[in-house]
Amino acid sequence: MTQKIPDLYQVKEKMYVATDCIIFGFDSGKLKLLLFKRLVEPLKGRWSLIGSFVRLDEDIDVAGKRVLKEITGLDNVFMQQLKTYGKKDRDPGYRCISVAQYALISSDEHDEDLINEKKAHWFEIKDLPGLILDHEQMVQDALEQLRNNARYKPIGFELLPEKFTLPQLQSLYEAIYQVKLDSRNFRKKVLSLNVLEKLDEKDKSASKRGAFLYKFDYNNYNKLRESGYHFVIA
Amino acid sequence: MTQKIPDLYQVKEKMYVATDCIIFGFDSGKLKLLLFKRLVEPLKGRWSLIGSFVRLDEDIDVAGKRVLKEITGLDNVFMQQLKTYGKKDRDPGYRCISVAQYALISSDEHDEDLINEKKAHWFEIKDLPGLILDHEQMVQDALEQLRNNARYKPIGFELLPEKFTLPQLQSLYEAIYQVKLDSRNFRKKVLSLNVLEKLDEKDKSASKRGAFLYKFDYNNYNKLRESGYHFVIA
DNA sequence: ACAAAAGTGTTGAAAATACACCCATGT
DNA sequence: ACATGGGTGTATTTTCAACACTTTTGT
Repeated sequence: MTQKIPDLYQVKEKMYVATDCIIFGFDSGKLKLLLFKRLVEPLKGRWSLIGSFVRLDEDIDVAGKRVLKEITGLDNVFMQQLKTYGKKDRDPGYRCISVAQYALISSDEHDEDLINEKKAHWFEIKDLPGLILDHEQMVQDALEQLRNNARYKPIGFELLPEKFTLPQLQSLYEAIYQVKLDSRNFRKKVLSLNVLEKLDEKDKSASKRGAFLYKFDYNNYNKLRESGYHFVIA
Repeated sequence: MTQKIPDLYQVKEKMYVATDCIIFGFDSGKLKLLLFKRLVEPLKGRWSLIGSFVRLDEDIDVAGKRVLKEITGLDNVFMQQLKTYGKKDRDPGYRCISVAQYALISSDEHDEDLINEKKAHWFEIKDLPGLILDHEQMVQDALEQLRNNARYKPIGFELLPEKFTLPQLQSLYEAIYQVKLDSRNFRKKVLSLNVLEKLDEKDKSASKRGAFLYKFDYNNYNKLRESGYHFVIA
Protein backbone atom coordinates (compact mmCIF):
# COMPACT_ATOMS: atom_id res chain seq x y z
CA MET A 1 0.00 0.00 0.00
CA THR A 2 1.29 3.41 -0.82
CA GLN A 3 2.16 5.63 2.07
CA LYS A 4 0.09 8.73 1.67
CA ILE A 5 0.98 11.72 3.74
CA PRO A 6 -2.20 12.46 5.57
CA ASP A 7 -4.23 15.39 4.54
CA LEU A 8 -3.91 16.80 8.02
CA TYR A 9 -0.39 18.01 7.43
CA GLN A 10 -1.49 20.16 4.57
CA VAL A 11 -4.67 21.97 5.49
CA LYS A 12 -3.54 25.33 6.72
CA GLU A 13 -6.27 27.79 7.40
CA LYS A 14 -6.03 30.70 9.76
CA MET A 15 -8.53 31.72 12.38
CA TYR A 16 -9.17 34.55 14.71
CA VAL A 17 -7.89 33.80 18.18
CA ALA A 18 -9.31 35.68 21.13
CA THR A 19 -8.99 35.41 24.87
CA ASP A 20 -11.76 36.06 27.37
CA CYS A 21 -11.16 36.75 31.03
CA ILE A 22 -13.27 35.49 33.89
CA ILE A 23 -12.37 37.85 36.71
CA PHE A 24 -13.25 36.71 40.21
CA GLY A 25 -13.14 38.97 43.22
CA PHE A 26 -14.06 38.63 46.85
CA ASP A 27 -15.64 41.42 48.79
CA SER A 28 -17.91 41.71 51.83
CA GLY A 29 -18.05 37.97 52.17
CA LYS A 30 -19.31 37.52 48.61
CA LEU A 31 -17.68 35.91 45.63
CA LYS A 32 -18.05 38.25 42.68
CA LEU A 33 -17.46 38.41 38.97
CA LEU A 34 -16.47 41.44 36.92
CA LEU A 35 -18.63 41.90 33.83
CA PHE A 36 -18.82 44.46 31.08
CA LYS A 37 -21.42 46.20 29.07
CA ARG A 38 -20.34 45.85 25.47
CA LEU A 39 -19.53 49.17 23.90
CA VAL A 40 -19.48 48.02 20.30
CA GLU A 41 -21.67 46.23 17.84
CA PRO A 42 -22.61 43.47 17.51
CA LEU A 43 -24.45 42.79 20.76
CA LYS A 44 -23.77 46.32 21.97
CA GLY A 45 -25.17 46.97 25.42
CA ARG A 46 -25.23 43.32 26.47
CA TRP A 47 -23.25 41.98 29.41
CA SER A 48 -20.19 39.94 28.62
CA LEU A 49 -16.78 38.90 29.80
CA ILE A 50 -13.98 41.15 28.79
CA GLY A 51 -11.77 39.86 26.04
CA SER A 52 -9.45 40.71 23.24
CA PHE A 53 -7.96 39.29 20.13
CA VAL A 54 -4.56 37.79 20.70
CA ARG A 55 -1.91 39.61 18.72
CA LEU A 56 0.36 37.83 16.32
CA ASP A 57 3.42 38.68 18.36
CA GLU A 58 1.89 38.04 21.76
CA ASP A 59 1.79 34.96 23.96
CA ILE A 60 -1.76 33.97 24.86
CA ASP A 61 -1.22 34.32 28.59
CA VAL A 62 0.33 37.72 28.00
CA ALA A 63 -2.78 38.76 26.11
CA GLY A 64 -4.87 37.83 29.15
CA LYS A 65 -2.65 39.88 31.40
CA ARG A 66 -2.82 42.82 29.05
CA VAL A 67 -6.61 42.75 29.10
CA LEU A 68 -6.64 42.54 32.86
CA LYS A 69 -4.25 45.42 33.19
CA GLU A 70 -6.32 47.57 30.86
CA ILE A 71 -9.40 46.92 32.96
CA THR A 72 -8.21 46.86 36.53
CA GLY A 73 -4.88 48.59 36.40
CA LEU A 74 -3.37 45.51 38.03
CA ASP A 75 -0.14 43.74 37.20
CA ASN A 76 0.99 40.45 38.64
CA VAL A 77 -2.38 38.96 39.07
CA PHE A 78 -3.03 35.28 39.50
CA MET A 79 -4.33 34.06 36.19
CA GLN A 80 -4.85 30.62 34.87
CA GLN A 81 -5.95 29.15 31.62
CA LEU A 82 -9.37 27.60 31.83
CA LYS A 83 -10.22 26.06 28.50
CA THR A 84 -10.40 26.87 24.83
CA TYR A 85 -13.80 27.29 23.28
CA GLY A 86 -13.69 26.24 19.67
CA LYS A 87 -17.12 25.29 18.35
CA LYS A 88 -17.16 26.32 14.74
CA ASP A 89 -20.29 28.43 15.14
CA ARG A 90 -19.68 29.85 18.59
CA ASP A 91 -19.32 33.33 17.17
CA PRO A 92 -21.90 34.17 14.53
CA GLY A 93 -19.71 36.62 12.67
CA TYR A 94 -16.58 34.68 11.76
CA ARG A 95 -14.59 31.69 12.86
CA CYS A 96 -13.08 32.72 16.13
CA ILE A 97 -11.85 30.52 18.92
CA SER A 98 -11.42 31.85 22.42
CA VAL A 99 -8.95 30.82 25.04
CA ALA A 100 -10.67 31.53 28.36
CA GLN A 101 -8.49 32.46 31.30
CA TYR A 102 -9.59 33.21 34.81
CA ALA A 103 -8.13 35.67 37.24
CA LEU A 104 -8.47 35.97 40.99
CA ILE A 105 -8.07 39.41 42.39
CA SER A 106 -8.30 40.69 45.84
CA SER A 107 -11.00 43.26 45.66
CA ASP A 108 -9.27 45.86 47.77
CA GLU A 109 -6.73 46.36 45.05
CA HIS A 110 -8.32 47.17 41.75
CA ASP A 111 -8.71 50.61 40.30
CA GLU A 112 -12.33 51.66 40.70
CA ASP A 113 -12.18 54.63 38.39
CA LEU A 114 -10.87 52.48 35.60
CA ILE A 115 -13.67 50.01 36.14
CA ASN A 116 -16.31 52.69 36.09
CA GLU A 117 -14.89 54.17 32.96
CA LYS A 118 -15.08 50.85 31.16
CA LYS A 119 -18.70 50.34 32.18
CA ALA A 120 -17.80 47.34 34.21
CA HIS A 121 -19.69 46.02 37.18
CA TRP A 122 -19.09 43.51 39.95
CA PHE A 123 -21.89 40.96 40.12
CA GLU A 124 -22.50 38.50 42.88
CA ILE A 125 -21.94 35.00 41.64
CA LYS A 126 -25.44 33.99 42.61
CA ASP A 127 -26.98 36.83 40.72
CA LEU A 128 -25.42 37.05 37.28
CA PRO A 129 -27.15 38.60 34.27
CA GLY A 130 -27.43 36.81 30.94
CA LEU A 131 -24.22 36.86 28.93
CA ILE A 132 -23.45 36.83 25.24
CA LEU A 133 -22.29 33.88 23.16
CA ASP A 134 -20.84 31.04 25.21
CA HIS A 135 -19.76 33.29 28.05
CA GLU A 136 -22.19 31.76 30.52
CA GLN A 137 -20.69 28.38 29.86
CA MET A 138 -17.25 29.86 30.43
CA VAL A 139 -18.33 31.22 33.78
CA GLN A 140 -19.83 27.89 34.83
CA ASP A 141 -16.67 26.07 33.83
CA ALA A 142 -14.51 28.61 35.63
CA LEU A 143 -16.52 28.24 38.81
CA GLU A 144 -16.22 24.51 38.64
CA GLN A 145 -12.49 24.72 38.13
CA LEU A 146 -12.12 27.26 40.90
CA ARG A 147 -13.93 24.94 43.26
CA ASN A 148 -11.84 22.00 42.23
CA ASN A 149 -8.59 23.83 42.45
CA ALA A 150 -9.26 25.68 45.66
CA ARG A 151 -9.65 22.29 47.28
CA TYR A 152 -6.14 21.15 46.55
CA LYS A 153 -4.13 24.25 45.89
CA PRO A 154 -3.93 27.44 47.81
CA ILE A 155 -5.39 29.49 45.01
CA GLY A 156 -8.13 30.62 47.31
CA PHE A 157 -5.53 32.79 48.95
CA GLU A 158 -5.16 34.79 45.76
CA LEU A 159 -8.54 36.30 46.39
CA LEU A 160 -7.43 37.82 49.66
CA PRO A 161 -5.01 40.61 50.40
CA GLU A 162 -1.48 39.60 51.34
CA LYS A 163 -2.39 39.80 55.00
CA PHE A 164 -5.69 38.33 55.99
CA THR A 165 -7.51 36.97 59.01
CA LEU A 166 -8.78 33.47 59.58
CA PRO A 167 -12.40 34.61 59.66
CA GLN A 168 -11.83 36.21 56.27
CA LEU A 169 -10.31 33.04 54.88
CA GLN A 170 -13.18 31.00 56.23
CA SER A 171 -15.69 33.35 54.75
CA LEU A 172 -13.93 33.07 51.39
CA TYR A 173 -14.21 29.30 51.41
CA GLU A 174 -17.82 29.60 52.45
CA ALA A 175 -18.45 31.86 49.49
CA ILE A 176 -16.66 29.61 47.02
CA TYR A 177 -18.46 26.46 48.09
CA GLN A 178 -21.68 28.03 49.27
CA VAL A 179 -21.56 26.26 52.59
CA LYS A 180 -21.34 27.17 56.23
CA LEU A 181 -18.22 25.90 57.98
CA ASP A 182 -17.57 25.32 61.66
CA SER A 183 -14.94 27.79 62.75
CA ARG A 184 -13.25 25.44 65.20
CA ASN A 185 -12.83 22.69 62.63
CA PHE A 186 -11.83 25.14 59.94
CA ARG A 187 -9.10 26.75 62.02
CA LYS A 188 -7.81 23.39 63.16
CA LYS A 189 -7.54 22.09 59.64
CA VAL A 190 -6.02 25.18 58.11
CA LEU A 191 -3.50 25.70 60.85
CA SER A 192 -2.47 22.06 60.89
CA LEU A 193 -1.17 22.47 57.35
CA ASN A 194 1.55 24.82 58.56
CA VAL A 195 1.28 27.07 55.57
CA LEU A 196 0.12 30.16 57.42
CA GLU A 197 2.36 32.53 59.25
CA LYS A 198 0.75 34.35 62.15
CA LEU A 199 1.66 38.01 62.34
CA ASP A 200 1.75 40.26 65.36
CA GLU A 201 -0.85 42.59 63.93
CA LYS A 202 -4.57 42.53 64.23
CA ASP A 203 -7.21 43.64 61.83
CA LYS A 204 -9.92 45.54 63.64
CA SER A 205 -12.05 46.43 60.67
CA ALA A 206 -14.52 43.65 61.26
CA SER A 207 -14.75 43.56 65.04
CA LYS A 208 -13.88 45.50 68.13
CA ARG A 209 -11.70 42.77 69.45
CA GLY A 210 -9.79 42.40 66.20
CA ALA A 211 -8.53 39.24 64.53
CA PHE A 212 -4.93 38.27 64.05
CA LEU A 213 -3.52 38.68 60.58
CA TYR A 214 -1.78 35.85 58.75
CA LYS A 215 0.41 35.57 55.69
CA PHE A 216 0.56 32.64 53.35
CA ASP A 217 3.87 30.81 53.54
CA TYR A 218 4.79 29.70 50.02
CA ASN A 219 7.96 28.00 51.20
CA ASN A 220 6.16 25.64 53.49
CA TYR A 221 3.49 25.12 50.91
CA ASN A 222 6.03 24.00 48.35
CA LYS A 223 7.62 21.63 50.82
CA LEU A 224 4.20 20.20 51.51
CA ARG A 225 3.51 19.72 47.82
CA GLU A 226 6.80 17.96 47.19
CA SER A 227 6.05 15.47 49.90
CA GLY A 228 2.94 14.53 47.97
CA TYR A 229 0.50 16.05 50.37
CA HIS A 230 -2.92 17.16 49.29
CA PHE A 231 -4.21 20.42 50.47
CA VAL A 232 -7.84 19.98 51.38
CA ILE A 233 -9.93 22.67 52.93
CA ALA A 234 -13.65 22.31 53.09
CA MET B 1 -12.75 62.43 29.47
CA THR B 2 -13.50 60.93 26.10
CA GLN B 3 -14.45 57.32 26.06
CA LYS B 4 -12.02 55.62 23.77
CA ILE B 5 -12.93 52.22 22.52
CA PRO B 6 -10.01 50.14 23.53
CA ASP B 7 -7.59 49.01 20.92
CA LEU B 8 -8.33 45.44 21.80
CA TYR B 9 -11.60 45.42 19.96
CA GLN B 10 -9.89 46.29 16.74
CA VAL B 11 -6.77 44.20 16.37
CA LYS B 12 -7.84 41.27 14.26
CA GLU B 13 -5.06 39.06 13.14
CA LYS B 14 -5.42 35.45 12.20
CA MET B 15 -3.30 32.56 13.31
CA TYR B 16 -2.81 28.93 12.54
CA VAL B 17 -4.68 26.75 14.97
CA ALA B 18 -3.58 23.17 15.46
CA THR B 19 -4.50 20.39 17.81
CA ASP B 20 -2.10 17.80 19.23
CA CYS B 21 -3.20 14.52 20.74
CA ILE B 22 -1.66 12.87 23.76
CA ILE B 23 -2.76 9.28 23.40
CA PHE B 24 -2.49 7.12 26.52
CA GLY B 25 -2.86 3.39 26.51
CA PHE B 26 -2.48 0.64 29.07
CA ASP B 27 -0.94 -2.68 28.24
CA SER B 28 0.87 -5.43 30.17
CA GLY B 29 0.62 -3.44 33.35
CA LYS B 30 2.33 -0.41 31.81
CA LEU B 31 1.00 3.02 31.06
CA LYS B 32 2.00 3.92 27.52
CA LEU B 33 1.96 6.80 25.10
CA LEU B 34 1.54 6.65 21.34
CA LEU B 35 4.18 8.68 19.49
CA PHE B 36 4.97 9.28 15.86
CA LYS B 37 7.99 9.62 13.71
CA ARG B 38 7.45 12.76 11.69
CA LEU B 39 7.14 12.07 8.01
CA VAL B 40 7.55 15.62 6.81
CA GLU B 41 9.95 18.49 7.11
CA PRO B 42 10.68 20.35 9.23
CA LEU B 43 11.95 18.05 11.98
CA LYS B 44 11.37 15.01 9.79
CA GLY B 45 12.28 11.77 11.54
CA ARG B 46 11.90 13.14 15.05
CA TRP B 47 9.38 11.78 17.53
CA SER B 48 6.32 13.86 18.22
CA LEU B 49 2.71 13.80 19.19
CA ILE B 50 0.29 13.45 16.38
CA GLY B 51 -1.58 16.57 15.42
CA SER B 52 -3.39 18.44 12.72
CA PHE B 53 -4.47 21.87 11.78
CA VAL B 54 -8.03 22.59 12.77
CA ARG B 55 -10.20 23.24 9.77
CA LEU B 56 -12.20 26.41 9.42
CA ASP B 57 -15.47 24.50 9.47
CA GLU B 58 -14.54 22.09 12.22
CA ASP B 59 -15.02 22.19 15.98
CA ILE B 60 -11.74 21.82 17.82
CA ASP B 61 -12.81 18.69 19.67
CA VAL B 62 -13.99 17.20 16.41
CA ALA B 63 -10.56 17.84 14.95
CA GLY B 64 -9.03 15.85 17.79
CA LYS B 65 -11.39 12.98 17.16
CA ARG B 66 -10.64 13.06 13.47
CA VAL B 67 -6.91 12.77 14.15
CA LEU B 68 -7.47 9.93 16.54
CA LYS B 69 -9.62 8.09 14.07
CA GLU B 70 -7.05 8.50 11.35
CA ILE B 71 -4.38 7.00 13.57
CA THR B 72 -6.09 4.30 15.53
CA GLY B 73 -9.21 3.61 13.56
CA LEU B 74 -11.19 4.26 16.72
CA ASP B 75 -14.39 6.22 17.12
CA ASN B 76 -16.00 7.12 20.42
CA VAL B 77 -12.86 7.46 22.36
CA PHE B 78 -12.59 9.29 25.65
CA MET B 79 -10.92 12.56 24.84
CA GLN B 80 -10.50 15.66 26.88
CA GLN B 81 -9.03 19.04 26.29
CA LEU B 82 -5.83 19.56 28.18
CA LYS B 83 -4.59 23.07 27.54
CA THR B 84 -3.78 25.48 24.76
CA TYR B 85 -0.17 26.20 24.05
CA GLY B 86 0.20 29.69 22.74
CA LYS B 87 3.70 31.05 23.24
CA LYS B 88 4.39 33.28 20.29
CA ASP B 89 7.60 31.47 19.34
CA ARG B 90 6.57 27.92 20.18
CA ASP B 91 6.71 26.96 16.52
CA PRO B 92 9.71 28.37 14.71
CA GLY B 93 8.02 28.52 11.32
CA TYR B 94 4.95 30.65 11.84
CA ARG B 95 2.56 31.74 14.54
CA CYS B 96 0.67 28.64 15.43
CA ILE B 97 -1.15 27.84 18.62
CA SER B 98 -2.01 24.30 19.57
CA VAL B 99 -4.94 23.02 21.55
CA ALA B 100 -3.69 19.84 23.21
CA GLN B 101 -6.22 17.10 23.87
CA TYR B 102 -5.59 13.80 25.52
CA ALA B 103 -7.19 10.49 24.79
CA LEU B 104 -7.42 7.31 26.80
CA ILE B 105 -7.72 4.17 24.82
CA SER B 106 -7.92 0.62 25.88
CA SER B 107 -4.99 -0.99 24.21
CA ASP B 108 -6.81 -4.09 23.08
CA GLU B 109 -8.87 -2.04 20.70
CA HIS B 110 -6.76 -0.02 18.38
CA ASP B 111 -5.88 -1.00 14.86
CA GLU B 112 -2.29 -2.21 14.84
CA ASP B 113 -1.86 -2.15 11.11
CA LEU B 114 -2.88 1.45 10.96
CA ILE B 115 -0.40 2.31 13.68
CA ASN B 116 2.42 0.51 11.93
CA GLU B 117 1.61 2.21 8.70
CA LYS B 118 1.81 5.62 10.30
CA LYS B 119 5.18 4.86 11.85
CA ALA B 120 3.74 5.14 15.29
CA HIS B 121 5.05 3.44 18.38
CA TRP B 122 3.84 2.82 21.91
CA PHE B 123 6.37 4.03 24.47
CA GLU B 124 6.36 3.29 28.14
CA ILE B 125 5.70 6.44 30.07
CA LYS B 126 8.93 6.06 31.99
CA ASP B 127 10.96 5.71 28.86
CA LEU B 128 9.96 8.40 26.41
CA PRO B 129 12.23 9.72 23.68
CA GLY B 130 12.87 13.41 23.18
CA LEU B 131 10.02 15.19 21.46
CA ILE B 132 9.81 18.18 19.17
CA LEU B 133 8.74 21.70 20.11
CA ASP B 134 6.79 21.90 23.35
CA HIS B 135 5.45 18.37 23.08
CA GLU B 136 7.34 17.15 26.12
CA GLN B 137 5.68 19.82 28.17
CA MET B 138 2.33 18.74 26.80
CA VAL B 139 2.99 15.18 27.87
CA GLN B 140 4.04 16.26 31.36
CA ASP B 141 0.93 18.36 31.72
CA ALA B 142 -1.27 15.57 30.42
CA LEU B 143 0.19 13.12 32.91
CA GLU B 144 -0.41 15.52 35.73
CA GLN B 145 -3.98 16.07 34.65
CA LEU B 146 -4.55 12.37 34.20
CA ARG B 147 -3.31 11.76 37.73
CA ASN B 148 -5.49 14.51 39.12
CA ASN B 149 -8.57 13.42 37.27
CA ALA B 150 -8.19 9.72 37.83
CA ARG B 151 -8.33 10.43 41.53
CA TYR B 152 -11.80 11.86 41.47
CA LYS B 153 -13.40 10.66 38.30
CA PRO B 154 -13.61 7.21 36.86
CA ILE B 155 -11.61 8.08 33.78
CA GLY B 156 -9.13 5.39 34.65
CA PHE B 157 -11.72 2.95 33.41
CA GLU B 158 -11.40 4.38 29.94
CA LEU B 159 -8.02 2.76 29.69
CA LEU B 160 -9.44 -0.70 30.23
CA PRO B 161 -11.63 -2.88 28.07
CA GLU B 162 -15.32 -2.85 28.84
CA LYS B 163 -14.92 -5.92 30.97
CA PHE B 164 -11.94 -6.00 33.27
CA THR B 165 -10.73 -7.69 36.42
CA LEU B 166 -9.92 -6.07 39.73
CA PRO B 167 -6.26 -7.04 39.49
CA GLN B 168 -6.17 -5.26 36.13
CA LEU B 169 -7.78 -2.17 37.58
CA GLN B 170 -5.37 -2.17 40.46
CA SER B 171 -2.44 -2.55 38.15
CA LEU B 172 -3.72 0.39 36.11
CA TYR B 173 -3.82 2.64 39.14
CA GLU B 174 -0.39 1.43 40.14
CA ALA B 175 0.88 2.37 36.70
CA ILE B 176 -0.73 5.80 36.73
CA TYR B 177 0.56 6.75 40.16
CA GLN B 178 3.70 4.67 40.17
CA VAL B 179 2.91 3.12 43.51
CA LYS B 180 2.25 -0.31 44.90
CA LEU B 181 -1.20 -0.78 46.41
CA ASP B 182 -2.43 -3.32 48.90
CA SER B 183 -4.91 -5.54 47.14
CA ARG B 184 -7.19 -5.99 50.14
CA ASN B 185 -7.52 -2.28 50.75
CA PHE B 186 -7.83 -1.53 47.07
CA ARG B 187 -10.66 -3.99 46.56
CA LYS B 188 -12.44 -2.82 49.67
CA LYS B 189 -12.32 0.80 48.56
CA VAL B 190 -13.29 0.24 44.96
CA LEU B 191 -16.12 -2.14 45.73
CA SER B 192 -17.49 0.10 48.47
CA LEU B 193 -18.22 2.73 45.83
CA ASN B 194 -20.82 0.49 44.25
CA VAL B 195 -19.92 1.48 40.75
CA LEU B 196 -18.74 -1.93 39.60
CA GLU B 197 -20.94 -4.68 38.42
CA LYS B 198 -19.58 -8.15 38.96
CA LEU B 199 -20.11 -10.48 36.04
CA ASP B 200 -20.39 -14.23 36.02
CA GLU B 201 -17.41 -14.61 33.75
CA LYS B 202 -13.77 -15.03 34.59
CA ASP B 203 -10.73 -13.91 32.74
CA LYS B 204 -8.13 -16.64 32.74
CA SER B 205 -5.52 -14.91 30.64
CA ALA B 206 -3.43 -13.88 33.63
CA SER B 207 -3.76 -16.84 35.96
CA LYS B 208 -4.91 -20.39 36.07
CA ARG B 209 -7.53 -19.68 38.65
CA GLY B 210 -8.95 -16.80 36.70
CA ALA B 211 -10.27 -13.49 38.02
CA PHE B 212 -13.85 -12.32 37.91
CA LEU B 213 -14.70 -9.75 35.31
CA TYR B 214 -16.45 -6.49 36.20
CA LYS B 215 -18.21 -3.78 34.26
CA PHE B 216 -18.34 -0.13 35.16
CA ASP B 217 -21.82 0.96 36.18
CA TYR B 218 -22.36 4.47 34.84
CA ASN B 219 -25.81 4.73 36.35
CA ASN B 220 -24.60 4.26 39.87
CA TYR B 221 -21.64 6.47 39.20
CA ASN B 222 -23.86 9.32 38.12
CA LYS B 223 -26.02 8.92 41.18
CA LEU B 224 -22.89 9.05 43.29
CA ARG B 225 -21.70 12.23 41.60
CA GLU B 226 -24.98 14.00 42.06
CA SER B 227 -24.88 13.34 45.76
CA GLY B 228 -21.64 15.28 45.85
CA TYR B 229 -19.43 12.33 46.44
CA HIS B 230 -15.78 12.35 45.56
CA PHE B 231 -14.35 9.35 43.93
CA VAL B 232 -10.97 8.68 45.47
CA ILE B 233 -8.90 5.69 44.60
CA ALA B 234 -5.29 5.53 45.60
C1' DA C 1 -23.33 46.60 80.65
C1' DC C 2 -23.94 44.85 76.40
C1' DA C 3 -23.37 43.67 71.66
C1' DA C 4 -20.48 41.48 68.24
C1' DA C 5 -17.07 38.94 66.51
C1' DA C 6 -12.70 36.07 67.89
C1' DG C 7 -10.98 32.34 69.77
C1' DT C 8 -10.68 27.72 71.95
C1' DG C 9 -11.18 21.37 73.22
C1' DT C 10 -13.31 17.12 73.56
C1' DT C 11 -15.68 13.17 72.16
C1' DG C 12 -17.65 9.63 69.06
C1' DA C 13 -17.85 7.95 64.37
C1' DA C 14 -15.87 6.88 60.18
C1' DA C 15 -12.24 6.01 57.18
C1' DA C 16 -7.56 4.68 56.15
C1' DT C 17 -3.83 1.75 56.91
C1' DA C 18 -1.10 -2.23 58.01
C1' DC C 19 -0.74 -6.82 57.78
C1' DA C 20 -0.67 -12.82 56.21
C1' DC C 21 -2.86 -16.65 54.86
C1' DC C 22 -5.90 -19.94 52.11
C1' DC C 23 -8.01 -20.90 47.43
C1' DA C 24 -8.46 -22.55 42.75
C1' DT C 25 -6.48 -24.27 38.83
C1' DG C 26 -3.30 -25.71 34.96
C1' DT C 27 0.77 -27.89 34.31
C1' DA D 1 2.44 -31.76 43.97
C1' DC D 2 3.54 -27.33 43.09
C1' DA D 3 3.64 -22.81 41.22
C1' DT D 4 0.93 -18.80 40.18
C1' DG D 5 -1.95 -15.30 40.79
C1' DG D 6 -6.90 -14.48 43.12
C1' DG D 7 -9.28 -13.60 46.92
C1' DT D 8 -10.43 -12.59 51.91
C1' DG D 9 -10.77 -10.20 57.61
C1' DT D 10 -9.26 -7.80 61.63
C1' DA D 11 -7.07 -4.61 64.67
C1' DT D 12 -4.93 0.00 65.02
C1' DT D 13 -4.38 4.65 63.83
C1' DT D 14 -5.80 8.70 61.86
C1' DT D 15 -8.97 11.82 60.34
C1' DC D 16 -13.47 14.01 60.32
C1' DA D 17 -17.68 15.92 62.37
C1' DA D 18 -20.48 17.58 65.84
C1' DC D 19 -20.98 20.47 69.43
C1' DA D 20 -21.06 25.67 73.17
C1' DC D 21 -18.90 28.64 75.88
C1' DT D 22 -15.38 32.41 77.21
C1' DT D 23 -12.68 36.49 75.73
C1' DT D 24 -11.96 41.08 74.14
C1' DT D 25 -13.15 45.62 73.34
C1' DG D 26 -15.72 49.74 71.42
C1' DT D 27 -19.80 51.96 72.26
